[in-house]
Amino acid sequence: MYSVLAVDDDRTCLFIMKACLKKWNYQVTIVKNANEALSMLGNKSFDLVLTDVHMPDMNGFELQRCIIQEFSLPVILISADTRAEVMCNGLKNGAQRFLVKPVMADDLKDIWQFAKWWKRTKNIISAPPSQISGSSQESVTMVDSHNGNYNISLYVFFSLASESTHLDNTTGKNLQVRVVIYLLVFNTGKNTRLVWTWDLHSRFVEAILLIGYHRAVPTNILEVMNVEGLTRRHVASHLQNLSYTTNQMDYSDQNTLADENDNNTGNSGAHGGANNIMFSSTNNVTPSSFSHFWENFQSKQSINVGDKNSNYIFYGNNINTDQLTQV
DNA sequence: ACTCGAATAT
DNA sequence: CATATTCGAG
Repeated sequence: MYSVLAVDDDRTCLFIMKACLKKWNYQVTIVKNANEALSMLGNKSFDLVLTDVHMPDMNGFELQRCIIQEFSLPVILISADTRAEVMCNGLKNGAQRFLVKPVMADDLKDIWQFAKWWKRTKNIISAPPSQISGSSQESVTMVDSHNGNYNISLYVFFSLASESTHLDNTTGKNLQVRVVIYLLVFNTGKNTRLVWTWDLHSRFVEAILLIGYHRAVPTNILEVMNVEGLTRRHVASHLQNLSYTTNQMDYSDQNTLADENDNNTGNSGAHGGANNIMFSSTNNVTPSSFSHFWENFQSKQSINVGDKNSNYIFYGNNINTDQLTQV
């Protein structure tokens, strides 16, 4: 059982958070300000800390720095403040995640993974994250393995990072490497299907942020992503998956709104609804990508995707319409 | 080249 | 059944 410390000066938020965490069997301790948090950390051991960003006695960022440096624990920040600087600042300082209030129970279900990951890697020296346009891809290997009926082709790029060790053939030394799975293709016999791995999706999001929305068309994104084997068509489909123009805020299932003429094929919105990758359960949303999209949503800006100007609205599994209209 | 949405695979 | 990816078309 993972032990979590939750910090928030807002009593209501704190109790909601506690209830949500208990739902997923976390052992929860709650405190209402940063000083209490620090003394609590001093006499009890925790796996993870959830903290609000804005508090009276000390702000969440300072607390975060303290926790990471002195107690070496992973921190998840929580705030209603969705300004990009705020979110990015938290991340830059080492927060594992930035959750936007109101926090839903589902948001907290898998946070144990951060605690687990933290324990595994905190003793390993980590290299700076690879740059999207950088030359961190030092070698490419291809692995074929059989998994049931599937023929899985893995194109694996090694980059200096912190996940596991890899024997370097040329020097005979063990290097610290992270295996980044960019291209994972399932060969089912009838056709091949690309899997949007977390790494590939991250690279996709980073590419869009780097290019800027006005130029974020499939061809450009593909070029910046620079992943061998990825096609323009893959990117186009994923981009389409990312945003869906609709006035129907509650369009959350590609099947439910199938109209009568749809002959029950049940997919009037294959690229919309729950398939929306910004909030999909299979593709993690990076806080920076979230903040950009959120900002655009808030200001009702027009995002130029492709050759059309449309108001893109984001919704999906982990967000409800109350959350969208509240701000 | 782009996007939509039907078709198809998981 | 719900969701994810491909693909034919405009």
